[in-house]
Amino acid sequence: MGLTKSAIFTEEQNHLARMAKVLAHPARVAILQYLVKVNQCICGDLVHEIGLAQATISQHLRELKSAGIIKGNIEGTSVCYCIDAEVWQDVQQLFDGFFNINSTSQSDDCC
Amino acid sequence: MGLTKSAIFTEEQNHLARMAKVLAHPARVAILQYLVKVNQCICGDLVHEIGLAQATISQHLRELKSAGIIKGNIEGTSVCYCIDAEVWQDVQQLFDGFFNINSTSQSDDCC
DNA sequence: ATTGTATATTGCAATATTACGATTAACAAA
DNA sequence: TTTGTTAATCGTAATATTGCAATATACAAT
Repeated sequence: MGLTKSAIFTEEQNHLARMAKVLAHPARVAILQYLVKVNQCICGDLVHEIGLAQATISQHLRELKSAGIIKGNIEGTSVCYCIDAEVWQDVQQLFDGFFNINSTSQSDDCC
Repeated sequence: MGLTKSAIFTEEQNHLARMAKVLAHPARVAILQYLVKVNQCICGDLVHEIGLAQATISQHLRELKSAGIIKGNIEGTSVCYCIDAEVWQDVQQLFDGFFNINSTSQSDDCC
């Protein structure tokens, strides 16, 4: 096999897993942190900043874009990337909701 | 290639990515949600609840355990699993910190 | 000792991810 | 038009993940 059985899970579970997967690589975390810091940048900046090949950075940018968490505007010969603030907040709330489904008794002990 | 270059990233970036990877599968999300709800359970419960093979659930449990987010106590012939509340809170704060590194001007527009 | 229950591990096939060189495409400037 | 810059895409190799049947391990009960 080797193919996730999405059908047996809820929409919420699949969505959270999808967004977590976007954050599941340090390069994508680094890209997002840099974008938050500088507000906007082009692919070449990230190649410099992070130290991976241009093709690799471009691939990570595509994944971030396909998840909707960043946007890219064509600006002459370069592409200007920035965070999609609305999606960012949605994802933030998604994780926040997940971590705050505290059970009545938050016991630490098994059995 | 095909191997993440962890050395060029910060500890924080690697750690966040590692924790995100744990949440990057709906089965593991489902296991954690179930554990939070019922406080503790055994592997067989999850096989029933989720609908994946026993070997597959066991594998996901091992990943969750190796990340430290759950604990397993041997209880006779079965193993009782529960959330590690301390690690859970650490991970919660890790994500919270990541999503709250708001830049001064949270502009939505590129260039 | 044998049987049953519960879980971990092994081995394997299918698929996905990561990384990068090489190439392509789009545009700007000379 | 030619040259340079920027970024996307293609192709490929190395590695990782997912899922499960089969097997192994551990213990409880008969």
